Amino acid sequence: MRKLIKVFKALSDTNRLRILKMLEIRSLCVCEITDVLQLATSTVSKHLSLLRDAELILDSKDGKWVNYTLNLSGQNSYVSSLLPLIRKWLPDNKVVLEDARKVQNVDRLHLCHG
Amino acid sequence: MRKLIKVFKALSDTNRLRILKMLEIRSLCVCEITDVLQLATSTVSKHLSLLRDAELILDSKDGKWVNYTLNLSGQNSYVSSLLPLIRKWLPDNKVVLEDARKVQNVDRLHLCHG
DNA sequence: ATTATACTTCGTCATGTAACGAAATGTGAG
DNA sequence: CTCACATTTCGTTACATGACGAAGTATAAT
Repeated sequence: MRKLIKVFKALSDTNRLRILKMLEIRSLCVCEITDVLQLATSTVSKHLSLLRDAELILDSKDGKWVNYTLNLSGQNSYVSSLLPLIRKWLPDNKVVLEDARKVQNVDRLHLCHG
Repeated sequence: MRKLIKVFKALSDTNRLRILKMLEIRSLCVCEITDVLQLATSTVSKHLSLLRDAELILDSKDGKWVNYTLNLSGQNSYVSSLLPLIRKWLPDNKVVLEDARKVQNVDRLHLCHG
């Protein structure tokens, strides 16, 4: 039960849902997500670690960056069932659409070094 | 987005999940649920109003009792997708199984008047 | 009407959560 | 090695949540 509740808790936050919807487009590093959400880096990092704990996302190091992706591995059956639903949901949400637009234009090199 | 988060928040609690799993068996009144969960009546009532707000359950008066049932009406698409998943989940969970056993033996007349 | 029962609402307390900035960690570049 | 940058962890603060008992509301029984 704990494992399931951990997943639902992770999904119970606007910013974390926004992150998941962004990751539907492509994998992103922390600074890119931070730029879109306009939150403190530490706050975004916390959200990501919560999503990772729930096994909704996976992380992988890429030089000094950490890439986050949706966990489509099938390791967690709750996640395997829920991510496809979430992908279908909120297609017309203004915030989600605007985030998607920003994700298209975000470039970690310009972002973080600029 | 708010509506979806309200559903996920409602699902993010052990006692509320237990209530949903109990309601998969049959509709129940507050005193029956209270007896199974062993919580204060006011606490159970609060959980139920949260689940109702999220449209996961429906209530209907029956004399001095209030019956709660799963919302299988299809009014809320999030709920329509999630309730079937939850029904499949936690089939072997000890707490859920024990709750189910109690639900079989609970009788509101003996319970509340006794 | 009065009492009892089922439930809800209110006030309170303890705990959990989201936010931030500062400090710590890890990695690549010079 | 030292510096810059990306990210995480820590400490703090404000607010949300879950628990309870007491008080309030509604309905049935007497």
